[in-house]
Amino acid sequence: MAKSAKTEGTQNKRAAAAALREPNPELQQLIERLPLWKRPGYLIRRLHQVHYALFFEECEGFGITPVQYGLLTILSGNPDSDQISLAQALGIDRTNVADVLTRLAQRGLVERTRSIEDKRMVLARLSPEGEKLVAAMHPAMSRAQERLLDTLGERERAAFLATLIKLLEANNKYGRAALATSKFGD
Amino acid sequence: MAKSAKTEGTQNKRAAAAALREPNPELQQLIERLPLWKRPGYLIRRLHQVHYALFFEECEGFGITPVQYGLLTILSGNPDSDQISLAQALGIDRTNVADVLTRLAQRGLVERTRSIEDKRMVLARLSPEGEKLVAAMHPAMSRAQERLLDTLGERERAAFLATLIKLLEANNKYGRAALATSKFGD
DNA sequence: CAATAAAAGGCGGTATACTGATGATTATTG
DNA sequence: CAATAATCATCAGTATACCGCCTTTTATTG
Repeated sequence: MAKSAKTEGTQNKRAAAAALREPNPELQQLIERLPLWKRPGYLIRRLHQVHYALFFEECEGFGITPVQYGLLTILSGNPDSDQISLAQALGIDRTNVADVLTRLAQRGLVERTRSIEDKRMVLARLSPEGEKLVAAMHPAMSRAQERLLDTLGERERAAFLATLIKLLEANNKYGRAALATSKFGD
Repeated sequence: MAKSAKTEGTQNKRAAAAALREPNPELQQLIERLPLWKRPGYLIRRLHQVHYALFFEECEGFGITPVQYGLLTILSGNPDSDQISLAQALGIDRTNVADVLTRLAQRGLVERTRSIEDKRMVLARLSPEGEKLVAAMHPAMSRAQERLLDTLGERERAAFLATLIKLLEANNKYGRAALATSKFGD
């Protein structure tokens, strides 16, 4: 890579700045054995961000995040769930569930009550407005999911989803966000 | 699903609580058309979390997050980069780069200086301690990456990585975190 | 060359996501 | 049945990750 100095003007200023120092050769060699784009963790993080961007593009106006819609989805089928059950069903931390529920409750989409049988528990359920929103937003959410894998053929898409599920089942034990039971068998 | 009342004792209390209300049938039907575990965005979010957990398990003691190591990796090969270049190389937001750099600088792993040529730019490079850490941590980071796909056979692993890269290239345009140029061609 | 546009970074705000500690309630056990 | 243990929620703290607005500096243009 030849440096064409600053004769090129603006475009090369950044490149020139980045080349002020020579990289450490030993480090360079080490890093090249496993560059960013060969690290599955890095690729997955990027794809996760892409999904967020697609989700917001499709669901603009609803003001609901992917995690919030996931929680609303679970509440749709499991009214009056406690926070730990929700955490295990959604695969996020229990403290995080409380945060998300607080925001959803502030917007009137979710109602929370103390359980009478076990006063430690706080039970959450959808409000009528919450149910309406889940139904109204579903098509947009679906479109975001579809667009993410749009570029794949039928077989590659199926293989990709199968591998994702396989990896999650194999690693379900990690972190406070482990699912209670495998929901992937159905 | 028959409720076995509270004769079962502790185990069923949570289930009983969750079944206090009957789910809305129409909503139920809608949600079952695309349950959580069939949503690629959801699966990817979960796998992302699994990677974080594996990374922390392998890299315990270093006190470095996946994103921080990604940034250090880029600095290894590109000393004196500005923050926007780093953001585009790593695929994260530029304000986020500044946050991460601040923490790395506080720990003495990174040094920042104002560019002389362009006084708007802040250039970052590894300190000697930073270089040592990148080298020392590399094996642990590699193990985390390997463990994530450990359960896959050779062919499935290659196919999975290829699909990930394909999806990222197809969707690179989304969000403030878009990569400057495709680094996936090498 | 002065007025305007563009670029870089900083700041404030919001939303995940997790750890560790604490307090209230319930369950277990000696 | 009282002491202990387990469970559930909450709080404080840290680290991503992004948006929009602002100031400073550089580039463009009439």
